[in-house]
Amino acid sequence: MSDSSSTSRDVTFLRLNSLPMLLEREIESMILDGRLSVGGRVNENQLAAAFGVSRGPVREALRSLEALGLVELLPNRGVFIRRLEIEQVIEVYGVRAALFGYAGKLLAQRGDPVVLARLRAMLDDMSAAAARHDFDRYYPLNFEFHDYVVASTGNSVLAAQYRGLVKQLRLYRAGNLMTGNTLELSNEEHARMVEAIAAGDAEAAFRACFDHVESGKERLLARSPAPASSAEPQEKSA
Amino acid sequence: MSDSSSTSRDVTFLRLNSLPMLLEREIESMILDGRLSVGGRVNENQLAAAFGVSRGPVREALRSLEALGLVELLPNRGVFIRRLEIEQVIEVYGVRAALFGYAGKLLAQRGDPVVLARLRAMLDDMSAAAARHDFDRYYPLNFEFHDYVVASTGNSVLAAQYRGLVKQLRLYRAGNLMTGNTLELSNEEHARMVEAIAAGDAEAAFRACFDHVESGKERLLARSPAPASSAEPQEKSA
DNA sequence: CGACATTAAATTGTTGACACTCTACAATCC
DNA sequence: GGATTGTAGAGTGTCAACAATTTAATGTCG
Repeated sequence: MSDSSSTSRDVTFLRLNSLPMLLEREIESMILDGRLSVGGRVNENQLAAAFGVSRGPVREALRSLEALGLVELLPNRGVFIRRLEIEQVIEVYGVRAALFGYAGKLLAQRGDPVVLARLRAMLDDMSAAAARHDFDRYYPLNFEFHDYVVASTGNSVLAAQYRGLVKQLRLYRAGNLMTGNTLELSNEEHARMVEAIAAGDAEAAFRACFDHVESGKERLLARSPAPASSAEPQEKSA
Repeated sequence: MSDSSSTSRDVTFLRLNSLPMLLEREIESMILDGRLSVGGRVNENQLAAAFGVSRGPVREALRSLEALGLVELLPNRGVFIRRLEIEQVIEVYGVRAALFGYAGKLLAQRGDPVVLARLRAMLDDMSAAAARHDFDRYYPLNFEFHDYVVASTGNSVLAAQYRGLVKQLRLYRAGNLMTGNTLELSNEEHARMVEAIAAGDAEAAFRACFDHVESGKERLLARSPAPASSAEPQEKSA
């Protein structure tokens, strides 16, 4: 069998992409992009028709997304895009802080100069964007910075858990945006993190990383309404 | 409306138990009990026949279990009970330590006397079992103790993540057992944890809880073979 | 005898159809 | 008129059959 043919490419493609997996990723991005509105209901028939497949694979994809905490399955009622209430956001932020702090600790203990150089480069980019109050540039850099911290620890479980939590946080009404000088404040915390990691001070790195996420939570809470007590997912249409 | 009828119970039962959810829980316990051997392959037809249902609901249940990290789905090849290699066990232990440390920190900060009393009671029970070297009694108490720590923080996300990791750890050949005086050593660490929580010392509580899990990892590594480099799931039959 | 191609069996992937449940609207009764 | 009951529609739950792929077995050639 000649493996250099286009068939080989298709095979490797299919090895990582079964139909339900593809649908899972596509629906996930539809949720994260806001194309499926939070709290709204998902229609299996519609979704299947839109992708040109039957309902079976769609249902499997939705089961995966349920386990990831992105949708909610109510028997005989349907699938709802999960809505995070402020109380749950607080819980997620706490766990995220614990994981991020652990990541900082690991990096400080390892002291990999390559990782450190990369972190400093990213920090410089963010500083430049922060100085210009260029939020549109800062935001993706900030995201990339955090993701690199957890990814470069080499602990794939840690990275996976962290990423899952970040995804869930987007289910809280889209207003996770920074305003005013929070941009600079945030970046000063980044600097402290990198500093502690560079110094190989595991304790300080943990605290800097942990506190950074906690500060983010505080900034979010500061401009959020008081915690309500409603918890039921609501039936509003997409 | 009178909700006290027996119908009401059935309704609430069905609200939380669709067929795929029931299957998911059943298959999960089959895995954790060892009735489905780690590394083995799962046959959809067999499983569906055993439960007297069709393959659809079974496949949905397996998708959920994949997201929980209990099985592995290889397109066109089948479903395999996930096998954890020692490297992954180490990673999971690390994350578990971070979460457990965070739980201890939260409990110390809260300082709930009811929780504290419960912890002390459990600690006493474990001490008694440890003194008698009664492992069969100690093991479930130990499990319950840890679970209560994360559950009583009130952070449901934290508890869910922690429990997921504990489940995954059972996918490493069943030898998570304690031997010799590790029982007493372990319980001394429990005492330190409770002490720090009682003192309201968040820092010390974090360290005690974190170190306790790390110690568990060390105890496990001490009697494990050297890390191999094979990672592929193997095809062994159930 | 071993390696390779071929064929058959077993298993997964996907579909369309049917049964059941829930929701919304209309008709009926008090 | 308001509440209740009945009924049609929409949508989910489950299944059995068919298609596609992989795996095992068989036969063939060097």
